[in-house]
Amino acid sequence: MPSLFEDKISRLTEMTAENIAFLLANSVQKQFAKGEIAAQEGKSCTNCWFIEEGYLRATTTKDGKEIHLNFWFENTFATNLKSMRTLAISEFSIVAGEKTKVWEFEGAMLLKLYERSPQFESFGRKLLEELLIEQEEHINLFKLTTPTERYQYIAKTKLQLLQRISLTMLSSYLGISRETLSRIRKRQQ
Amino acid sequence: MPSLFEDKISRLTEMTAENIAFLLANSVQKQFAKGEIAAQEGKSCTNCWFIEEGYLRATTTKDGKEIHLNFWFENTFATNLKSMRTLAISEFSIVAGEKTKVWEFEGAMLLKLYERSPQFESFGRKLLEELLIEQEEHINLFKLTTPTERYQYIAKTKLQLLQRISLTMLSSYLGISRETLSRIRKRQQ
DNA sequence: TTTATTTTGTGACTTTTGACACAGGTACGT
DNA sequence: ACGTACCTGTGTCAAAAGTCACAAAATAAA
Repeated sequence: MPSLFEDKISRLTEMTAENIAFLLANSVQKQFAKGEIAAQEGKSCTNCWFIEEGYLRATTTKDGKEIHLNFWFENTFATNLKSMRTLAISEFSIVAGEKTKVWEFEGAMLLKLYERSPQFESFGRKLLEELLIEQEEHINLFKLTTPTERYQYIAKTKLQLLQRISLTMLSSYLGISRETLSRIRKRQQ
Repeated sequence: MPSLFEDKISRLTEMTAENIAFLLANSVQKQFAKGEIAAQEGKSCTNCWFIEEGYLRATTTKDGKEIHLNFWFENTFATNLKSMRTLAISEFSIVAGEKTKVWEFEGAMLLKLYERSPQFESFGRKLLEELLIEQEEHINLFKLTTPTERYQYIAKTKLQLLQRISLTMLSSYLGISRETLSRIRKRQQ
């Protein structure tokens, strides 16, 4: 039975079986317990993870409060692109939100793959395109919508966030206080 | 004298003179007058622009107010990635903010280039990496900072925005009302 | 330069959100 | 099942931001 990982790669771009096998051979399967830290704020983060099961969250602290910058669920790639590409220290930690099964690989390994075959370059490019399009949609939320509309958008298009993320974590991701999100949610019913 | 365009490409990735010439040959130099519309909201936008001089702004309307989603200055690439890659109709217009000189090329042409040489794939990938890292920084502003801190961050790291963008346009880009930004700016002096 | 247009500053007021505190609920490990 | 820790709902109040209106200033156009 092929993993989600293989499936994702094949869907994203054409890649020879040999290249896929090579990528798998250079990745390791890992499992994080709920709350386990995959990458620590303040250290450089050179790994990428493909998530087979569970989810990872990107989190940091501002004025004593925990803020969430991102969530990655099944069938997506989690990474700190800035840290990986510039070796800058990471401004957030990456933590498992549930028991989480991943394929882990090194950013440096990815760079080698890029040199090995144009198919990998193409894979990387398409992946980045997907991520950027999604990020742009997310960022427009903050410019175009009120907190209430932001909640409604999430409820309509990102149900997973409502179903699997605590209200407290979600509120910081939407740039709202926990109490305000709680009241918004109540009004919607 | 080489254009900024050639220079940008060379800095981003290794590319043969032949490939650069090919890219240039498939681009056209254009000039937009201030206020001229490069791409219209509601239509699909399949072009990319490299900006030699001036700037482009991404703008739309919400509740009768003009909101700015992005600004692109000299030496950067402007595009509506979502529209270009999925042929979706654009949710914003792209307008020249000053007299603006660009190199214009088709997204479809870019896809052909990707097939022509892995150097172009690599170029596209690196460009996307840059854009995504910058977007992530921008988006974190909305989760981690107050309007005042947002203004301070822009003042410190994106001086161009203060110097070349009107307060009205900037305020919508930062998700603040014009009046509030005016008051924040006054307090800083 | 003069006029017209656009942009910005500011006061008064309203609305929204945040902060704090605490009670009730839920989930988790032992 | 039990206790513990964490999460959520809610009341009260304070702070921040939004809205409206209009004057002043800056830009652009004639």
